[in-house]
Parts: sequence; C-alpha cells; structure tokens
Amino acid sequence: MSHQLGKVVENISIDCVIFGFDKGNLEVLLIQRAINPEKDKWALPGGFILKSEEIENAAARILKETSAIENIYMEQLSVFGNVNRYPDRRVFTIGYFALVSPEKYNLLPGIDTTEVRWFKMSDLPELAFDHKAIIETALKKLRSRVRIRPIGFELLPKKFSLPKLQTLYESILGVNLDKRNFRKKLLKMNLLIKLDEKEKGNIKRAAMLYKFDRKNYNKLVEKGFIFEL
Amino acid sequence: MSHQLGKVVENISIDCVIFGFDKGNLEVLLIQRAINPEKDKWALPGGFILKSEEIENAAARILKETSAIENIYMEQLSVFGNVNRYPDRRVFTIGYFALVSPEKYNLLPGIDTTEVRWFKMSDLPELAFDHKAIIETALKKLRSRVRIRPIGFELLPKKFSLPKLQTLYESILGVNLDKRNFRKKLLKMNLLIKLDEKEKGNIKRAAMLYKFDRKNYNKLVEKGFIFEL
DNA sequence: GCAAAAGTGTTAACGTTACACCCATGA
DNA sequence: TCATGGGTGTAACGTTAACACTTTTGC
Repeated sequence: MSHQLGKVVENISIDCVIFGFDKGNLEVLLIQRAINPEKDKWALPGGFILKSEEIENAAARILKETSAIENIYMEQLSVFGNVNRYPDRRVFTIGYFALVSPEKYNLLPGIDTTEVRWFKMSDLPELAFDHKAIIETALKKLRSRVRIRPIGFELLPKKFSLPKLQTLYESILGVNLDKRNFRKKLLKMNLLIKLDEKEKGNIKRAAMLYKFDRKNYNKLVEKGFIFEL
Repeated sequence: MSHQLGKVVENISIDCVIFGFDKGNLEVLLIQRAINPEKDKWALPGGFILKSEEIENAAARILKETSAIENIYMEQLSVFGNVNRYPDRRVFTIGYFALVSPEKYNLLPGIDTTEVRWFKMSDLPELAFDHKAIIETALKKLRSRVRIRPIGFELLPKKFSLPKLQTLYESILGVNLDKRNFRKKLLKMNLLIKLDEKEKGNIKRAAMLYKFDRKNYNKLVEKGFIFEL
C-alpha cells in the first residue's frame, strides 16, 4: 500500500490469521509479499488502516484486497508492538483471526501480493516480521475456543460427515477421541441436521452428511446453552 | 503527559481496567483527569506509549504513574479505535486488565490525575472517552475467565475464608452457589492451604482462613490440570 | 472376498446436584 | 439466650469413559 501512505495511519497495521481445514490438516492462509519491506517473503495477509476507517472494516477490506476472501467474521486477537518487530520505524499491528472452509473461496493475489495460498500448519515457510509469533498466538486462541464454542463447523464445508468433524477436533486439540462417545455427544446436542445424502468420491464406505443447525444453536444459546466439545 | 508528547507514540494509548473486590462488591479503579481533554472527568488509568518502550512495560509504567499500583500482572484485552472515540485526532487505545486485592495497595494520584479511587461496578460515574465500553468488555472477559482459571484468588487478600471466596464467585458470576458443594469442590482440588488462623473483627463466628497454593497449582497445570469453577 | 472406513449400545466410574441440621460466638 | 453466619454428609442423578463387533462398498 505504499501508494496510499498519505491516507493511512502509518504506524498501525492489521494482519489476518485465517485458519482452514483440509484433508485432515489445519492450514493457514499466507501471501507472498510483492513489495518491501520483506519483499518475496511469505506473510499474513495484512495492510494499513485508513485514517477514517473503523478497525473492523479495515480488517475486512485488507483481507479482501490481498486474498479475495470476503464476508467472513473475524475476531480481534491481540496487538503486537515490539519495538523492533518492523524495520525502519515502529509499527504496531492488530492481529485478527478467523476460521473458514478453504473450498468455499477462490484465492486471488491482490494488492502488493504475488501469491496467496494455504499452508499446512505443520509445514510453514519462513515468515516475514513477527508473523510466526502471531500465528502461534492465534493457534492458542483457537485451541481454547474450539472446546467451548461451535467454531469447528466454520472450518468445514456446509455439508460434512461425523468422521470429518471428529478428525477436525482431533487435529486441533491434538488428541484422539472415541468415535462412539463423540457421536453420542454431538448428536445429543441437537445441533446437527442429518441429510439424505452421502459423501462422494472414491471411498470404501461413504459416510452420511450432516449440516450445522445454526438456527437451533442460536435459540439454545438464548436459553443459556453452552456448547462444550 | 502533554509535556512528553515528543517522546511518545502520539496515536496509541493504554488504558488499564483494574478490578478489585471488597465487602462483597466488584470494584474498578478510576482516576480523575487533571488535564484536557476531558479534564475533571473520571477515567481509566491511562497514558501514551513511549517511542522505544515495549507495550507491556508501558502498561505497567502508566498504571504506576497514575495510581501508584505496581508489580501486578496485566493482560491485554483488546484495541479500541473507533474513529471518533477521542476528540481532535484519532487515537487508538490498548486496553489492559488485571485483578487485585484493593487492600494491598495505597493509592496515590500521580501524573495528570487529581484523584484515584475504587468505584463499585454497580455505581460508576460518568466516564471519559469510550471508557465505559472498555470496562464492559473487560467485565465480559473477567466473567469468561473466572470459571476456568483460578483468577478469583487475585482479588482477595492472601488469607481469605471460604465464605469470602464463595461470595466473590457469586458476585462475579451473578449466581448463587451451594455452600457445601462449593467447599467440596474447591477443597478437593488441593489448591487451598488451611491456615491455623481465623478471621478477625466483630463477627459472630469467625471463619477459618486459607491461602492459595500457587506452587501446587503450577505443578498441577504442568500435568494438564484445568481449573474449573 | 477382502480391506478399509462407517456405524452402533452397554456398563462402570465419576462428578454434580439437592438438601437440613448442628456449632461457635458476639451482642 | 438468641441471632448470625460457619461448618458438615449423603443419596439420586446425570455425564463421561471404556470397550468390540457388524455393515457397507470399492477394488
């Protein structure tokens, strides 16, 4: 955004940690920087806040401009402001984070980016600035959230199978769960609608598909329901 | 800190939400502003970050300079940056929050403050800037934390009785708890050391005092223990 | 027909809830 | 001596954890 420097708050940026889940792996969205500083390095999608722009709008705009992802709910993570985190001058960055289902979006490298793609969390490249630390902070938050809010569903396609959901939880939490107990618990919550449809593809035995019952979830929350793993 | 404007990052401040607990009431620490903007209004202890100062150090320094409270652990809450939250120019503020036992500290109005004192959460004065919203955000965080981390102990004196601890939890969570069940649960965790001492004062029957066993808590956490109400 | 993954119930251990009376002390 | 708040145990209930076999289907 160097061409915009007059219009932006020059010492506060936003960086977005977007988690996805694909084929049993937790992934994160990274862009390759087309400009200095840290040209050619991989980094979180980020940019500067406009002088008269609310922070949340800035986060949404920046994510859209760099990756073409839009209309997702992002949550504020933390501010990172170590004196030397950015070269030349002091820049604070506000971390945002969100969970999406990768297959829902067509990625498109935008302003100041040469490439956008998903990286497995287990196989991250070298990252610009302090973005490694930001991702680690986001992962901690994800882990602590996932047990008490039904955010796991955000990471899956609209239609998903119970084994996929279980794999997701296992991979985020880093533990193995009992298949029968997991199903029992989830189904008893009345948050899943069983579809009349099976998974497709070259699979031995196709699993039944479900969708998340968001309406009922909201209704239950109003009554004091607390989702817990 | 007007006299320091050359040395500070001019568009990023810090505001501290310090909760205390006294006589069954949740309280928050406020200062009366001695300077413009919002002179004479009550506000959170706050100030600007020095250009070459790490954020955490700034938070600690600012709290000390305004209220004389020091050596406490504060946690980052969120950034507040609405375009019009501050008059004249755009200033972002980083909210920090902490829990203390009021009786441990002698308050002393510091730089740019005419008065410091505790206010009951149920009886707050009109507040400067967006500080009301910041306090509300902090309260939400406090409520969601208090069930899953033993932060309640921070709000009490070193030595406390079980009824006091229970009152504290009841007042933060806004519910009534069963005395016997509460005791059973807490005592089974092995986080309390019973002292050979009773509460003092004009009370009918003095309760036994306990202290929090922080060493054992840390040991248990390492083994995977999760505190839960 | 066999390998691979989906689907299905029961029991025992554990934790949570509900509930009522006696005790110590200051006034 | 009485009013106030401290302290104590048990039984019913619900939740979690452990565990193994049958079903479907692509190859």
